[in-house]
Amino acid sequence: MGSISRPQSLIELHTEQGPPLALTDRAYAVLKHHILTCELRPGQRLIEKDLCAEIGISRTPLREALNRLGLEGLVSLVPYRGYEVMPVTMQDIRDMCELRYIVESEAAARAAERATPEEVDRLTELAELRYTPGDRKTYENYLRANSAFHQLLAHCSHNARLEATVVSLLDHLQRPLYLGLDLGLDAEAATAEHMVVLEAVRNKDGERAARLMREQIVDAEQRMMAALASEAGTSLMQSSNQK
Amino acid sequence: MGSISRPQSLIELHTEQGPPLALTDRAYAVLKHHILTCELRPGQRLIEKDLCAEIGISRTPLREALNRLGLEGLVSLVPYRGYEVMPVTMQDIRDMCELRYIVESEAAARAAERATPEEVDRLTELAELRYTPGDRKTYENYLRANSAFHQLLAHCSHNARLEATVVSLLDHLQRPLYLGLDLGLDAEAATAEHMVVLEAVRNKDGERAARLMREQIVDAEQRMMAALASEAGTSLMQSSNQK
DNA sequence: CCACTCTGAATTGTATGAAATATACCGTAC
DNA sequence: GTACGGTATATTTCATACAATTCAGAGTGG
Repeated sequence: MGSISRPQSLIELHTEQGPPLALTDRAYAVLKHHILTCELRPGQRLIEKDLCAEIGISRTPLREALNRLGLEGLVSLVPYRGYEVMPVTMQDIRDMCELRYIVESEAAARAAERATPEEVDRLTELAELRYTPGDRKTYENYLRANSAFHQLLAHCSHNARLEATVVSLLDHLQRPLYLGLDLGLDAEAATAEHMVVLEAVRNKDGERAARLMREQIVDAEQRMMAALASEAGTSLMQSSNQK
Repeated sequence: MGSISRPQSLIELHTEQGPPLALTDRAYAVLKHHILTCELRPGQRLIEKDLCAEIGISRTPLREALNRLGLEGLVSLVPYRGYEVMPVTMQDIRDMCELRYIVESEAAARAAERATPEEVDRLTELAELRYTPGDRKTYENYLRANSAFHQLLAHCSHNARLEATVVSLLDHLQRPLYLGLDLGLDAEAATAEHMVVLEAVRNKDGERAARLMREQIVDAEQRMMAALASEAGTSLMQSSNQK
């Protein structure tokens, strides 16, 4: 089965081994990963020639990848002027959090009603998070594991569109988290939050799963906004244009 | 302000006059319009060379447009095998309706809380629909006008992400409607539905706007599913591969 | 009669060069 | 000193040539 062109989540991008057969796909995967992890910083100008050299491909497949990313809202693309990594604005983060509040809680409710026993088992495996404060490596593992849990939960809604919406949101929301932004992360608390939602799913209590999810997302949003507010002024949100 | 690369709704595609400066944008607009209106039928194979001749451009910008459409889920793209207009499946329609139920009702609630007086005026202008049964031309006008109202309502949520999600859904849901599918359309009933939602928005009653929206969407979904069920077997959903 | 391989045509994937456009810089006039 | 205009450069955009892959069908052997 050939690899179809669809958005790939950060999780998938990281799991994936062999180079996809089409160079466009590889360029898309590499760039998306770099953008979501802020290795390519928000606001950074992107030059075709440089990226080609870096990835080791020619301009045609690179441009096709950039077009996909443009449609996805990860790079801004102005004809005849060039590309830049889409800046992260406060307003956009607020919008994403509000949308997440709406769709992820409803996804949790559907998941509670529709998840198969196998899916519940898999959720249980992913629920536990570990994190050693101060260690960058485990921090990134934490972020990935947390996303993986929420993605699988969305998948359990058995609604592909709903899942895609949630996955896209989670991906985009990774960027502020990778910006050095240390909100007081607590692996045990996060694990506990996963556990109570999971319990509601096990009991097929959609109402409760949705309510818990809403509480947790409001919580997460407030922590993020607080951290951002304290960082305001420091040019985290939008780098100037250094290479 | 240069035209940025972002998804364009069917409404915009139709309103737009002058050819966009970038050929990629033009190809994207033309193809998307043809796909959403089912002038390019679901399942139809797409050949680069033919499309180039038809649009009058070369393969490079065309391929960039096809990549965007692939990411958007409007064409399926398998490396070295080609493109085809994404088929419309029952499951996908169900998923989209469910997601619409979730996001559009919440968008209506936010719109009730946040719409400006000017926006309410504009909504009022768009609320009324006209439709002469049996006339294809007015049928398509009806579809566009109805989408325009729902899009503006989503816009009034003042949440760009939420709006984008709704717009994308409305666009994708145009396809089954253009497939000849005549659900018992009633312009007066639809106008009445718009009016009651609009009244809730005027009164800033978010709860009520959301509830009305949910009722109307469930209604619309049932009408659509019924019409589809009666058409089942006739190859509406997925054309064979005639040009 | 079936299965298999090989060959050719059709189609997509990739690279590269030429044209179009925007931006920055410098000089000049006021 | 400032504003304006022109030129040079950098960058994107587009078209085309070439390479890689798939698919269909003929031919061959079992």
